Amino acid sequence: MEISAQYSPRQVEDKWYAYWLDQGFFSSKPDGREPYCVVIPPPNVTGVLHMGHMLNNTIQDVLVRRARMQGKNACWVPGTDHASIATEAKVVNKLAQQGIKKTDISREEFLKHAWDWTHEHGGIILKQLRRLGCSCDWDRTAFTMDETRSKSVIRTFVDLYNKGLIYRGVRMVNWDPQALTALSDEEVIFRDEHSKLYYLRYYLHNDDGSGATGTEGEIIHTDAQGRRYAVVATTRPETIMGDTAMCINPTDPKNQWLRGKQVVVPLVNRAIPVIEDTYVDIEFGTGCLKVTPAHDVNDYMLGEKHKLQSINIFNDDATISEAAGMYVGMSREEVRKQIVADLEKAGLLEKTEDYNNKVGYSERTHVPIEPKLSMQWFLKMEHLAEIALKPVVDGEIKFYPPKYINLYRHWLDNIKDWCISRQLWWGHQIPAYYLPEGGFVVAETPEEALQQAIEKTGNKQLTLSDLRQDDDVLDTWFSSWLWPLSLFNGVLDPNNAEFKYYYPTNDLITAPDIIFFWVARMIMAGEEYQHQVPFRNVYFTGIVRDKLGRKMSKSLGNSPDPLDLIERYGADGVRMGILLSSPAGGDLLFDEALTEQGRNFCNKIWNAFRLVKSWQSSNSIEQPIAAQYGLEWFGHRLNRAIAQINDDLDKYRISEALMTSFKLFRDEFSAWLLEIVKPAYGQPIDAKTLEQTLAYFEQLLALLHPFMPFITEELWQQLRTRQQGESIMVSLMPSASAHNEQTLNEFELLKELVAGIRTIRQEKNLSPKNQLCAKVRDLQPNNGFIAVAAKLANLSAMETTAQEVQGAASFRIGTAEIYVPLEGLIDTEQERTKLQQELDYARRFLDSVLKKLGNANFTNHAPAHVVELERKKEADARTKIAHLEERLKQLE
RNA sequence: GGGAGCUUAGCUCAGCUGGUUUAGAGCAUCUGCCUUACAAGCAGAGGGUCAUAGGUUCGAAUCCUAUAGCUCCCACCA
Repeated sequence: MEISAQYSPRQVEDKWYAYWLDQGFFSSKPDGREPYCVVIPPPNVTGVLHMGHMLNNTIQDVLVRRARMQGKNACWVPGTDHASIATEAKVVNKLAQQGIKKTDISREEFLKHAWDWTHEHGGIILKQLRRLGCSCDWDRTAFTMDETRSKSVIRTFVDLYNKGLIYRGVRMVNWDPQALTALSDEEVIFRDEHSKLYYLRYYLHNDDGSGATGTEGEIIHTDAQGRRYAVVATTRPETIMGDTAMCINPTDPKNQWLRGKQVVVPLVNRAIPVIEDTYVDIEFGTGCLKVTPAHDVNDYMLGEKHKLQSINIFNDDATISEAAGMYVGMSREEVRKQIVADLEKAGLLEKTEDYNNKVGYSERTHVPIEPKLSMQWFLKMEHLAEIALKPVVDGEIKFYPPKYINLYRHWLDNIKDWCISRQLWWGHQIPAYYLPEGGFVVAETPEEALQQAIEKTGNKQLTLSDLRQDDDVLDTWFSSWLWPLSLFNGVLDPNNAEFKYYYPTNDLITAPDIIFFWVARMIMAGEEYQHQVPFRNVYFTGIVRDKLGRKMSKSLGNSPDPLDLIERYGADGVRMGILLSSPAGGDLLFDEALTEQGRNFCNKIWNAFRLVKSWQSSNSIEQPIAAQYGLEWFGHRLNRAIAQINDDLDKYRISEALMTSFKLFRDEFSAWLLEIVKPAYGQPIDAKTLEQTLAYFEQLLALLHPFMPFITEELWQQLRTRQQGESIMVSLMPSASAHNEQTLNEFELLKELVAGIRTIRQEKNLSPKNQLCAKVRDLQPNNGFIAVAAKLANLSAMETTAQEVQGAASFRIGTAEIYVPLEGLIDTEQERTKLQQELDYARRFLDSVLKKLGNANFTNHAPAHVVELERKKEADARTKIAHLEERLKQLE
């Protein structure tokens, strides 16, 4: 049957993925083999595949497939994350489209909608991962809100509470006015913003003229009527309704006259005290700071210290509240504009300056966060940070690249308590139950809570309906941090066999932007509950950018659709494209051209297969000496490459490993070996050569399989007769045996020789069909060498010569000189120029070597082998120069 | 404001504890080729004072110092 000249991935991919599933090759059960376990960074349950996932999961699949082929019991556990805030936002939007407000329905109704949404859109991303070829154990698919994971979360919460690590309290937190929930510090992203610094007039209250001492350095502002005022610089004039003090630095000479005074908040006309605190930076602005304890973290701190009143001028959605007394109901942004205009009109705006500052935005909803005082649950981090630092610093967990160790340490050293409560419904509801008479109990179930409540209050009449469970849910990461533990049910049943077998897992592949959110916290949980790391190695991928280095984003429209790419280039092509553009740890500048390269490589493999498959085997032909020589060489070459690939993969240098495999197949196997063993057109091939070639092909496919699972399976299946149930993915990866450098070096010479003759053909415009003759000097080619050269360069003969050959084109390889007699075709002038150039180069080279050798410091200090090497360079250069000079003389 | 990292060919990057013929790869470019597996291909070629300035050393892309530029992370100066 005719095989197409082009590889068509689609049917091949579907066929083999189904086969793998059917054969249960992805599934893993504990057995006597060494386990190799990876847990997927769970994507958002309702998310769709983007380029970041493609990169991340391709790398995981490469590692997992390789481990499996090394005979390990490989287990890659997939799953999804309930993504509390993101999913809730999506459900709220969807309801809004139906005219339903979240506030109009009950929690139960809302959760029903959310589950419907999850079931409808959930898991799409996992299906997409199958298209990519991911060899996950799908039977183990987990969800951060399924029963086991939920119970694990609740049990952990209760345990930490009982250990005194979880507490509840009123704190200044990051408030997301869009999602209407508190956020952790990690969920706030600071962005540079070009804004303005507004200088406002705060008039002295009941100015009786006292205090103006006229001390040196004092700066007293007075208006046209002689009224004195202080000037306060602020970026947020809309918060003046919440001002409850003005603060100066007691050591600030400029503002001594304000000590003990009261000032009037502009527009608001409320008198506030001037307080003193060294916190205020004398150099900044005017040295006068307005204090709004309800809306700024620092002001809150000042407010606590100086026992100031706190006025919350914002509603939860960041519109102005009744408490502000003015502008009620307006948004933050509107008020800013309005109040600036009003201040200006009232003559209370001294001046405005351009100013760059950082504004915190919600990572999820992208709206500016508002510091807000509220009652929240917190997890104490001091102890957890301590236990999480050690394994990374000690190298029990290795980071790739290692620069992240510093980052990790720095974060843990400066860690603050983790705000774990969210004012959302979609998530794990906090297992705290409030008692009718105040206070609360924390328990895994309502029944246990009731029991505790009765014990605590002594009131035996209490019933379940008297208890009110906390409305809040837990931060999504409070479930993710248990992932490696909870996937094998290690939280609820830490002694179960699976958990004991698979935990700790081996490699974690993740993006660096969640090192704190996730990686650090998993280490904490692992150490706290198992006194054991959750994984041994963490590989941080880069961020996927476009080829111009811009982040991929919806608004830029520069992010390709992964499934569309797979459709156009095949899964293997896309995998290769992604891996090639992904140096370890660096950002990935994705260029579709590399995906094209991947597709082209698939085609290359495909066609190599077509060639080999077309050969008719014959037992009656003797193995040609060229084939024998070529096959022997390739064996060494292959072994060296295997060693290289293994080394690269062991160091997580995945793109290098792929590049080595790529070059091995294309350059060494296809361009050299296949050309050497290829029989003449229509002629059969000797059985021995064919068998050995097939064996090499098979090994190459195995090496490539982790990177390109589909095409390698397809060809592996066709290469030889296979039994049902066999697969390359469960075959053994070839291991490296020793290779002989001598053989490899000799072959490199051969390559140069062949290339040199090809170049001469090109220069002289000689058809490859014309046979040439080569004479070699200072080279002792063996029969195999000669046979291969004759075949690939189409030589009638290769003879050794002790001297100069006239009327020949020539080139040099090392000290050897090769002549191709071309009577009448030699352009003497051109030849002379070329030789002269080579000679100049060689002389310059010799000079540099001689300079080195002439330096007594060098010969005395450098190690013997280095000096020896220089002497060899010298000798070689001299030989070469002698040859060139001789040759030039001949041409004269 | 603090910390980390980067700067090598047009682009993206290797170059490990300083010495392997005066720096390598892939892509891109250029030149030949529709040569009987592959034009999604083959055979070749060009292209770099290793950011800059000093220093250490017999010897520096590699180690040290400074400068410039870029990137990332952290941080409560309004």
